[in-house]
Amino acid sequence: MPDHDSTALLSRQTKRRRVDIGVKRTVGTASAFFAKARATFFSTMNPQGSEQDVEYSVVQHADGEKSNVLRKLLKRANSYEDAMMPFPGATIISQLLKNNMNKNGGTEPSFQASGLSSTGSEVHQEDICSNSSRDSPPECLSPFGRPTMSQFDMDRLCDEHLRAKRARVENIIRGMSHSPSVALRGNENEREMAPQSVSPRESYRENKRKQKLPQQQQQSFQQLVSARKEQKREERRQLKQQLEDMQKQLRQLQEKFYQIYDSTDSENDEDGNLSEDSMRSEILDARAQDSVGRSDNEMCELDPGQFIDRARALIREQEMAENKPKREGNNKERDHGPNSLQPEGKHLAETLKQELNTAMSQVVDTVVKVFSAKPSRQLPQVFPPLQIPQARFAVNGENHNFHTANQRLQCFGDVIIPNPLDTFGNVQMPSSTDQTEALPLVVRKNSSDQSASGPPTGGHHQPLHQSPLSTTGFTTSTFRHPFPLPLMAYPFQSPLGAPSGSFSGKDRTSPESLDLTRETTSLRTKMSSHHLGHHPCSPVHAPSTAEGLSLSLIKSECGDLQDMSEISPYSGSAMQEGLSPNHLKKAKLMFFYTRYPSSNMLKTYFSDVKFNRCITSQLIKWFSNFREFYYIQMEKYARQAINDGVTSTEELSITRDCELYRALNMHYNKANDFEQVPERFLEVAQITLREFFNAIIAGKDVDPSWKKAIYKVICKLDSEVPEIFKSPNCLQELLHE
DNA sequence: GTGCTTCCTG
DNA sequence: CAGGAAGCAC
Repeated sequence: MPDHDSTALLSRQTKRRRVDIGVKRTVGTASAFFAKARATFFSTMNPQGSEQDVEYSVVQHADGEKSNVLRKLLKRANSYEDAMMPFPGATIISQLLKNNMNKNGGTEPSFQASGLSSTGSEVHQEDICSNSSRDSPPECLSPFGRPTMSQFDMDRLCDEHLRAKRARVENIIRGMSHSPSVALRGNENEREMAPQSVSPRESYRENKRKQKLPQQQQQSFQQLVSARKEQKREERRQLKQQLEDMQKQLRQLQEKFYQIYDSTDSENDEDGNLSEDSMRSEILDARAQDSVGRSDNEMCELDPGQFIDRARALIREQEMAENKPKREGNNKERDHGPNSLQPEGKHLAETLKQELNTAMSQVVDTVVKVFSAKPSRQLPQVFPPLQIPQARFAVNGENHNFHTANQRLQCFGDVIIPNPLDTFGNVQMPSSTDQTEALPLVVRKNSSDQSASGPPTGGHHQPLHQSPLSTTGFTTSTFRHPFPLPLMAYPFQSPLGAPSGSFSGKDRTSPESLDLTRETTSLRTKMSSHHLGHHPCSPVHAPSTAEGLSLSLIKSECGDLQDMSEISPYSGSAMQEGLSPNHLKKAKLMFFYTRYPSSNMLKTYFSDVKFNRCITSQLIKWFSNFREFYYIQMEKYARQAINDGVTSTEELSITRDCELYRALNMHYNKANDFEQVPERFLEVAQITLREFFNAIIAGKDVDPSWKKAIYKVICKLDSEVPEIFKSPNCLQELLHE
């Protein structure tokens, strides 16, 4: 036995000493990482804007000349949108809120009151009708008022009111015609129209007359009318909001698109001395003029389909341009000046792609939902200006490019797309809502929230039909597990006895074996890879074989009350309740990039998993195990090198064909089907190896906590995990490329 | 207490 | 790979 191998034994014999001191991943490590990434992204998107500015709205940094440029660029959009532009300080959300409040606090209450009283409110109603021309100008001036729409609204509402009023008057006259004084009253009625002043007697009569009216009839009639109007108004308001939001999203996309377009342009032809802003302004100006100069059919904005196509083409170009330098330079060069744009650019491109997909799919989904829910609504009559965008979206709703877009929603990571639709409870986003909610950590940066708030989904929409075997994560299976799936987070590990009855797998040939873990896990791996390959989107079939086994092996301590409370009978979201072998595979691949992922990071990257305490610790445990293996290998090879007579760290290098690397790759990338093991990993491994080597050479290994210093070094060497790992389907994309 | 980490064991 | 123990930080 070589001398250095004895230390392990020694350390086992001696009292265990803690070496995790100082290695602890403070929250800052991870959060700083994310903050950096965010900052990187945002600074790319908006060089002079603050992070917050961009975070909430891409549109709203339209201050100064930029806003003018943007306005020009987007003035093809509907006019009322422009009215919202001059408020750079306000976010979209707040604008919408204000808008809503304005409407609610402004005209609405008076309308609502109309059905309640027959006297005062009637006067009020009349005021509104007759004064509509007086009222509308301030509303036109109001930045939130959307003058065009308000004018339309008011006109139409006045129409309705006038009709109602006429009917009411007719009703009154009809009612009075039965009274003996009908002629006199009629004359008085005519005289009232005259501009002469109304005498107290007449006003008294009018009052009296009103009181004489059959109140019930009038009230019910009024209530009916006003209720229907209320309803219509509400629907109109909702639709208006939806349309606004969609247009806003589109505008955001356009803006980002032009930024990218712009940056690629300037990368190509500017020499760097020009002011970027002036360049941008000119380009945007020219572009705006260009688009304005086009035919009206080229219209208000790019057709969404074209828009996406052009964006994709640009992104492809950009990626191709980036790929060459990216070969030799790794992300390590992020810190160095000239190359610093490349990883950011890639990041940007990735994010933009995802954003485009998601935002467009949201828009399409919303419109489709609106139209399918209210197929008979005659929207065009109500909102002529908005008819065109809607029709275009509806057409593009057939675009198959968007089918997978929702699946990518979770890839957003640290990019927060304000979803104005979520601001209004009455508008529910289809399917994507759940996924958005499933990403609370993106929004809530307070790490303490994660445990307290636990289920960010608020305990609803927990899918019971998702199996850990399902790697697509977004199947639409109608199958429901008979047992709560959180308990399957620890499948096969608890020898609670033989599977009960029908759940005993047929191919379980050795039930006496208590160590089911490896066997079944590998079995599940095979199964899921089979699913992966052939039925990527098919629902998980019957809980047979290994999966069925897992149902019977319940880890009771995971089913504590808190976790159980998260279980909801509702299905429909795409969150998995357990970690699948593919998650393990993904985690191993992620280890090539990060050795010390924070739990928040894990939640971000395993966004298709519904996290609870068990899941989190399991994932953390995985990485702990990975590290353990990693460090063991390092120590082993360091000692081996020392025994082999290596005296200088210079002789220690790690290449892709060295033994150590092969061992590591075999562990984390068993099938070797991930061909993009980053160069950075080799560097980190080499650093680690040399650290171990030096420490052993220096005799530090006599100290039981000698590894602590090494851990401290290595934990700082994590690199950014590619965005693609955030995708629940990243394995397909990574391994089949 | 809880979360995270390492160490040890199976 | 997971369970458990132990230590540390918050």
